[in-house]
Amino acid sequence: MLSLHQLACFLATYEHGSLTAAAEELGYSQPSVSEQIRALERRLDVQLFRRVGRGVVPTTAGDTLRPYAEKVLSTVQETERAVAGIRSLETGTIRFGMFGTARLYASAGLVADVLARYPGVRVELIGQNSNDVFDQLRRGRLEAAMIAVAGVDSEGMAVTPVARDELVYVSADRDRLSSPVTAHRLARASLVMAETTWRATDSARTVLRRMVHETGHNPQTRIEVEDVETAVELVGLGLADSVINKGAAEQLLPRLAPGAGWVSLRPRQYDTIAIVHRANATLSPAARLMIELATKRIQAIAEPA
Amino acid sequence: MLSLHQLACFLATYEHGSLTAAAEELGYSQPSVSEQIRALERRLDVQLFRRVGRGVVPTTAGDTLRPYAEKVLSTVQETERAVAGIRSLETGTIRFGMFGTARLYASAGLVADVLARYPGVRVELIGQNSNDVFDQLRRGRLEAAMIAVAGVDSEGMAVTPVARDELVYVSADRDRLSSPVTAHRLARASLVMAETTWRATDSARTVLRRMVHETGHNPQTRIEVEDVETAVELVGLGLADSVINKGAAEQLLPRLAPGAGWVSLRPRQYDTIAIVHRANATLSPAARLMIELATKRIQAIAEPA
DNA sequence: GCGAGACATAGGATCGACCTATGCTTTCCC
DNA sequence: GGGAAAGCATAGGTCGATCCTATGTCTCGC
Repeated sequence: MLSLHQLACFLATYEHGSLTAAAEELGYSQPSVSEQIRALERRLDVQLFRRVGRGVVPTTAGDTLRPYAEKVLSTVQETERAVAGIRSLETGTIRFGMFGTARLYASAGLVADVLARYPGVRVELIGQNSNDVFDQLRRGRLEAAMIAVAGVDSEGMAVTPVARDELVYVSADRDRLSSPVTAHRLARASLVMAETTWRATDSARTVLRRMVHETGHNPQTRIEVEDVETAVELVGLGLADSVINKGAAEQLLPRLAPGAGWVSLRPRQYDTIAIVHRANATLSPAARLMIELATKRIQAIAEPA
Repeated sequence: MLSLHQLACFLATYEHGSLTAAAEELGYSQPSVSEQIRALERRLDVQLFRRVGRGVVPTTAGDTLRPYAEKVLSTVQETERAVAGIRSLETGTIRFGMFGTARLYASAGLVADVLARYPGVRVELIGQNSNDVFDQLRRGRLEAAMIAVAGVDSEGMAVTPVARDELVYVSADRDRLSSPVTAHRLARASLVMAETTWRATDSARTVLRRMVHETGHNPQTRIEVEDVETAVELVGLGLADSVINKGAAEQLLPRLAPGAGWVSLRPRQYDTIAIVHRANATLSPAARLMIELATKRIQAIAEPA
């Protein structure tokens, strides 16, 4: 393989017209540079310099090589600069997983925070659905994420709780909101549940199942939808009630279900919002930055864990 | 110094998402590739891959590096192709020295010959003045040249005669052309001499001096000009006579001095046209090509040496 | 012709690249 | 869950490339 060192020696020699001067510039001995040039000539199977009494003179091949060698070396420098930039977060892409209420609460503001600090970066918030986030975390494609979880043991994942988010009962029927909803009432309710809080995080699901089990019933939902927005709309239409995160209720009810309201459960139930990443992984500066900013954002809205 | 090998290992690993697969593709062992990647990471002070259970996954830094690494390697390939091209004379520049009558006789046709055989090359025929050609030869900037010379010993230069070119007396006065010009008549003539044949090659000068010396006179010229064309024009105007190469006379007289003619000297005198290059130098294919073609051209016009 | 300058060569020391063998972690499958 | 398989990391050793100093050889200038 052709080496960059050889090209550097070649260029120095070309510019000085002398092996000795090139060696001095590069901080090597004259025979070393001589050897590199010869190796390059052997590698390219062409003579680059004519050895003329005092000094060396480039051949036509040398003249031809020069601009290419310069381009290669400048591209290498460009490469190093680009990577140095990413190291200091001046450029490149930061990817962060964010799913569930966390996304609902903090996504836009979080991106704004990052861009305010590092105007050059590109930000990707991954979170189309929870399977996606977990899968990418597991495969290592995603370094860290902030999601709502049930417990703290997630098969090889390190889970760091940062906030808790109350689960509330939402309904278009004001009568049902007059007092906190107990497990008994929950078991008899006609519910629409969104994947967001139901399947995905396992958090709300576990919480609800526990509550309902205590009444001797099995948890059942009347309707299941993908996103919490749809669920809220259905609640607004009076087709069912639902259990969603309090933050989501505050955000979405006025907009999507103006007639509906919410009330706490009894006893109060909480989702856990946590930072998740592979256990025994050292996080990159970008990931640490995102964790710091996302935590701040979330705790400004939800109660700390 | 960052190495191309490291970049190649990086790219193979990136594409396969696996060190083992990359090693297989590159024909190395897995630990070797692993070491190269680690060296690259250390060199750039950034982590390029996350080691995740089965295989490796590029980090943001890895994603950033990839297009740059590709560019570097493709530039290197481009470099190698360019140099390979010059080696087989498909491209690049061929420089060849050519001065005096050789230039006058053969330049355009010689360029045509080269281009017919290698349409991609660029041709430079160096020969503004003789000092230039000799200087560039001596300094090694020019590999070889075809010029008119006096002898065969030119301080470190290898001289290979290829043809001889008669020197003739040119005049606008038909009376002076009725018989060959002897040394006596030459000594008494009013001459215009061009640098081309006078100072430069030392050939015509030596020849003439020898002839004139035999008469007891010193060689003297009435007019000295830079180029042979001007000398011929002056002859055409009847201001002086001249001694130039026969080939030049045949080419230039009809065009520049329609009324003038030429006659041989007595005894006939000859310039030597020769290939000149540094002694003990191995010539490049390009130079050998030029020598071959130029020799053919010259010998088609002048008598072989 | 002789000394200075510059490239080539020779020989030895050092460093890096590569390999094989093996250990450790993760994943997959029963 | 446990064992096999896959994949990366580590260890130790060999070999070649790189680099140095010392010296030879050629060219140039006085």
